[in-house]
Amino acid sequence: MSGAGITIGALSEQTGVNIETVRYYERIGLIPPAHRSAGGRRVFDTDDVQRLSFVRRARQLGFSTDEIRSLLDVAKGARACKDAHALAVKHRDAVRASIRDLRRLERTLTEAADRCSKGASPGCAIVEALSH
Amino acid sequence: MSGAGITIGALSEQTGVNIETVRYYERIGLIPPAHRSAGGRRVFDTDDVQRLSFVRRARQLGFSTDEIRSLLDVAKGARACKDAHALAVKHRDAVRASIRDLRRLERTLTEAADRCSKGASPGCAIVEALSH
DNA sequence: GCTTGCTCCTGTAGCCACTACAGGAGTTAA
DNA sequence: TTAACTCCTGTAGTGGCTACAGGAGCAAGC
Repeated sequence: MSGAGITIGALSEQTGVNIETVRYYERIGLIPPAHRSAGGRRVFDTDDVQRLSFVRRARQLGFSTDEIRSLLDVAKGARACKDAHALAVKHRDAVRASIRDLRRLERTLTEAADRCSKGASPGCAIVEALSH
Repeated sequence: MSGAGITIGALSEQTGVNIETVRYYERIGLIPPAHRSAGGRRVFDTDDVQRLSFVRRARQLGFSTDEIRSLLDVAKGARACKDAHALAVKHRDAVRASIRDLRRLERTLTEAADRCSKGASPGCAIVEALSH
């Protein structure tokens, strides 16, 4: 038997989530406490694989663990889809803001680096830029 | 007297760096240990204002504290401008990579949110996207 | 049955760059 | 003198992991 007895190592391989991270997610309640074998080891099933994959993809999209908790609630029907939509839009707006900030940063860094590489100014152009 | 005796509070206001952060920077050696008054309080001067402003601008550009240490070395001539240039370019490339990642993220989030708001699918489009 | 080597367990501490206290002491204006 | 304010040190918390230490379960080979 035990057709669906998945060890934490196998779960980690299947989902791409680090073993320590799996235990961490359990500790903070992002995934439910795993069932245990007679020897006290965690035993997972395919549902656990699904859920952990969900969590991983959400993390890759940059959602915080708290946000993922809400998304999981939506997934299991305990919360309205509207909430997931609001989260996604809010997060997307934050991402857009980050992109704007980083673009400005990139310009500033490029300008400083270009002036420096041209060796025009007497001091260091990057240090100059930071000293104002 | 004490024409240049700046308290930590005044320094914080002039540079926009939090008081606790100033003490933190001193603790990790990003700024040198401040001089002390008879009563044991930190006393800063205009050089300290300059240096802390430098640190702040570098942080705003996303340099790590270790990188800022190197930039400060360049600023005081203990290290070549070439090193600052290398740091700036390396950091700019990291920023560019971040922007690329965030753009992809933004597309994914927008797509999921748009499908959701249209209310076309039976379940939640965002949850669907995360469940694959 | 025993050993070897692998995986797993718990608990704790570290990472980065701060931020937020608690509990006490110096300083300044009324 | 007193009240209000600023500052001091030391410690702990944040998020999202990651990395041990020191021990125990478990499978395969001899």
